[in-house]
Amino acid sequence: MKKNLEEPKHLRFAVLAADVALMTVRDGTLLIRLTPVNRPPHFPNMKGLPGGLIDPKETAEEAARRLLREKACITSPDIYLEQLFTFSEIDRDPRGRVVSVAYSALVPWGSLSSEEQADTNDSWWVTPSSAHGLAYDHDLITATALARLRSRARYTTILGKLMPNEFTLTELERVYESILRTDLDKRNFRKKILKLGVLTAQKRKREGGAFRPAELYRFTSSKVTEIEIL
Amino acid sequence: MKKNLEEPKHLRFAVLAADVALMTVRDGTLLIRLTPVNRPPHFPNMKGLPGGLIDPKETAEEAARRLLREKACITSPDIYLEQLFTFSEIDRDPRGRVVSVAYSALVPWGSLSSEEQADTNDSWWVTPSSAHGLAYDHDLITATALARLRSRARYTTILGKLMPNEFTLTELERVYESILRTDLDKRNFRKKILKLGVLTAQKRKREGGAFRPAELYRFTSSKVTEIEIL
DNA sequence: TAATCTTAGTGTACTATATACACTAAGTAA
DNA sequence: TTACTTAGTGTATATAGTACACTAAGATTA
Repeated sequence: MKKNLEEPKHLRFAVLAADVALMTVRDGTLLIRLTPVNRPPHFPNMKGLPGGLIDPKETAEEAARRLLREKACITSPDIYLEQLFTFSEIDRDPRGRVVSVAYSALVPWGSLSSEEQADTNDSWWVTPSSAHGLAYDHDLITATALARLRSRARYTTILGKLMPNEFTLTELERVYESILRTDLDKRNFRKKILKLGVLTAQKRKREGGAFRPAELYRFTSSKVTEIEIL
Repeated sequence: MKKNLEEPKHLRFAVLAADVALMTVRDGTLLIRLTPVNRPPHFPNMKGLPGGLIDPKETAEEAARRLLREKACITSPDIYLEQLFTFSEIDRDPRGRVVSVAYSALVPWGSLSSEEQADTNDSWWVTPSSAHGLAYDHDLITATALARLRSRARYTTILGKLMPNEFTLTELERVYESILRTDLDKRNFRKKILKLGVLTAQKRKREGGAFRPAELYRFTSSKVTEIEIL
């Protein structure tokens, strides 16, 4: 029943890659970061997720963080990363056997520098509906990341990772509405989210608005917890 | 900002492995399948999850299925597999860089052959509390698989994958109770699970019992769906 | 400074779901 | 036929979800 494991090792290796679906929300709109992919003959002048090969001396997550820096021009060090899925289809890269460990990454728009917010030739933000026709299997990775985000939004506090340190309840509600693609009742949303006990009210109020200032809140814990939200 | 990708490919590879946490429930007790690991000097005469290297011509999932056959003596072809996590710690295998794609696998005890149910020197069943001190990072993989199973039991129909084709409501309740480690109210459990509409009553009843026969049910769909259960 | 503009913030009545709880029904075995 | 064991059911109460509309607060401008 047991098979001899001492087959030639050179037959048993793979090139390992990491790909990252970096997402943020700007003005209630979900955005994904894309970069150019130019790999003729299969992927000439195309777009894709920031990704690349994993180095022998780094973990997959370390590679994902490095690739966010190198490919997505994201220099902020504390991006929230979650391992998504490992894609190992034999032909997913036509140039050879490349297995990709995919990550989703979430960052509050407001905590990005102006360089990180900017669209350049090296990387830019698009809405998910514009993120089709990507190189490799990046359409699939994108769809997986979106589905996972929407699923986890229902029973975890993951959307806190899309919020700045301090935010108003209306801002939080807008993010939930944009991810879940639904309209929420303002009063019921507030009752529910406050009853969960995951938010702490701040002393300060949102300044600079043209109208009545709103109370500011923050997530009490930086951990994503499994409380049912919606 | 972009880095040259044309670094020597020979610097960028890893050996890819797959490991499987195969779980079942026998008499209301969760069991995990272990196999011997004998890899001196680091892992002499130890135990571990069924696992091994991925071949160049197979996906990670195909490797997981093959390894269930070769290492865990599981010949049933339709074992439910779910990709769990990819472990890429640099030193997780002291012999070299081995990245492991871990899977959890669920199988109903009753659908196993007597050979698959049996404990042999090649593979055997243990309770999770006995599955400590495993080789490599298999303690971590085991803990991850258990946590994921318990989490998913709360908001999906995944425990259907631990049930035989036909089962009684009491049998289903026992499985929920053993996974969630809690006592459930018989009437409330029945109301809830029946209202979900995921079960279909069968004409037949459980035969051979010494007492009143129970109605048999089956899961209407073979898909694991995201309905909140408990 | 009063009027206007815009977003912030709140409560209640109703419906649906969750929970706690105990007896009768059906078959087997002696 | 009696005893045994598991199957199967209902109701009252508490909790949570839902639908819905007005007042409050500050900034702007006429």
